[in-house]
Amino acid sequence: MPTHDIFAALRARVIDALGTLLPELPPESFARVQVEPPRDPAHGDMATNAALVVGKLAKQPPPKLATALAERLASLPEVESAAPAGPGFVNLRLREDFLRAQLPVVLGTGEHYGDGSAGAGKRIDVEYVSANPTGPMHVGHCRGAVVGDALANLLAKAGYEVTKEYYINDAGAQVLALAWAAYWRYLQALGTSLTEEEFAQSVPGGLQYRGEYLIPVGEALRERFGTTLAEPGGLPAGTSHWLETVRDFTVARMMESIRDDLAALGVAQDVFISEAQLVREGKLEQAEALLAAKGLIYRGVLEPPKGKTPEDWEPREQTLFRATQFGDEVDRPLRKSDGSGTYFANDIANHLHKLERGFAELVHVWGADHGGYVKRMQAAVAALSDRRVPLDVVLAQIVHVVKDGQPVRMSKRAGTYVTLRDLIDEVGRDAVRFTMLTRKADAQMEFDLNKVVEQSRDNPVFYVQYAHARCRSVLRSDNDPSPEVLTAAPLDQLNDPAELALIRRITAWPRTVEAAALAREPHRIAFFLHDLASDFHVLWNRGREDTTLRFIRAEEPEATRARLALVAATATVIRSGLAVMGVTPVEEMR
RNA sequence: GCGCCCGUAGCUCAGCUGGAUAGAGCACGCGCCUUCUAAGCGUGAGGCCGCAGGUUCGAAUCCUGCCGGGCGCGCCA
Repeated sequence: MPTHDIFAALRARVIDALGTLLPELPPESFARVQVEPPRDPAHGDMATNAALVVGKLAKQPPPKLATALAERLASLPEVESAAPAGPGFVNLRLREDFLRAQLPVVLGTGEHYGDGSAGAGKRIDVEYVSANPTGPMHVGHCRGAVVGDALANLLAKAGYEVTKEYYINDAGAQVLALAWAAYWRYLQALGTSLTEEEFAQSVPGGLQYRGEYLIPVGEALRERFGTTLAEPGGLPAGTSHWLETVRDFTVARMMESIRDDLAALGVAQDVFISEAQLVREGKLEQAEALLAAKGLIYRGVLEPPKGKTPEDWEPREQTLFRATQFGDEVDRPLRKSDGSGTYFANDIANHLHKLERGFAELVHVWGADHGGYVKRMQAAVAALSDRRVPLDVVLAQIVHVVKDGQPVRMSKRAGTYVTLRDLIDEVGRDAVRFTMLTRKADAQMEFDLNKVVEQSRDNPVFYVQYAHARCRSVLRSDNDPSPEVLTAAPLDQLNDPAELALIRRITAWPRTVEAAALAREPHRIAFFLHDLASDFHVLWNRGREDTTLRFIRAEEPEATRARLALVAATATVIRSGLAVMGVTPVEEMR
């Protein structure tokens, strides 16, 4: 597929020119050459650092080389003018014809405009959400879900072959505690005479997960199993009679509810991997054996954590992984003192499973509270893959929900617990998704329930949707001309600075997609769309003061067609961007 | 105490993996908005990019050390 990225196209031109000017240099000396928009638009449409980065190799002062390069570039068909500038930049001003000629490309490509090849078809696994199946999803999970989903879409658009994955933590002590809690609700459904406190005393580690969401699970257990899991009178039976059954039943129910919540958010992962199943299949032992064969496992005693030694700390011999050989600070334990695997060990098994499925790159979206865990996981993946497969971790920071200027508490106690479903019901799925992407993932974020539904300029959701709705409104009022008709429009009618600014913004879409994908930063899409919407609104507003700039002018059918082409291209790019974010474009504001 | 993330306009945040004179929105000042496309528009002011060194043609960006905030810190997930 040919690139639609005009920056990449011009970069190729620059490198051609360099090759002619400096035939003695090998092509790889041009690797650091960049062609990008200058900060100051007064410098033109594009600037290249070519003379600066190859000046030393070429043994030429950059300004001199820049002059020679500019001379060559000036004669390109795409280029209006080229001039050396500053310490050795070459500024390029593109021909307006060339810029306008991108509009038919957009119209012909549709929402696939911006698709790129940076991923080169590489298989990449994006794991996100991965909430414990111990309760309904709450807003804390929501950001990771949206960021991960948008990132996966973004990587697909940039040319990766993407798998969206959910890792179910269904093997640890947490799901046993969940089983106990569900069992209590089951006993209640049977009409037990025990009080909650009496029952709690028989629960190892105490009764957790007391939220009401398990009541229906207790009912369902009674419907399914009758009284067979309890002693007469609704009294608890020995764990061998029910624990595994209740655990599996409850986890399945929780996962159903999580999938429903995710669906309401527009998230549907391709694969769900069960930790318990990996353990049953012996993945943990396989991973351990693999690492042992590489000489990366030993029995040893760790130093106590410096400064803040836990009360009960005592030296113990453990099975350790040589994480320090791969950039971690300390070696990490694989097995607890009772010989069972640590969470880390199970996660190594999970990653072995990923590697076995042949992914070239791995990405995780985690909550920021897992930040301390990144290095050891990267070390493990490096060890398992002999450093061939990179693992990128995107950390999603806390979201503070605010309503009417007051923080909405995230306490797990009933009543103040904001579920994902509550949030979606309150402001809508699209607003949730868009807003979650209006900050860099690793920055803390305030989610203002009032602002997100506000119809004003300072609500980016509204601002972008409004631009699309305006585009659609204009196109509808001219009977939705087809791309073919618009492509044939006399585009040289587009020469107002605001029109050209909008065209320039549109042409930056492919490089925005690529840069955002490589940086694993889906929020950049939201910012791009905001800028694009802004350029469009500016043009629209100009038509208020100067009626000759309106899109539809009965007395100027040719100009009208050209402007409709621009409007249609704008709408196309907005849709292309919203698709990455998983947000539905609207036809009109209601 | 150690590690990770963060520190940019009064506020909320961008800054395109090292580029030229650091940007946007809100708030603030000024001017516009009977009518056409106003769930507003235009314009102005606002900065020691936490501090101090270093790397180089060039640093908000990379390195080191401090200061400040968040998160984490053997047998939790």
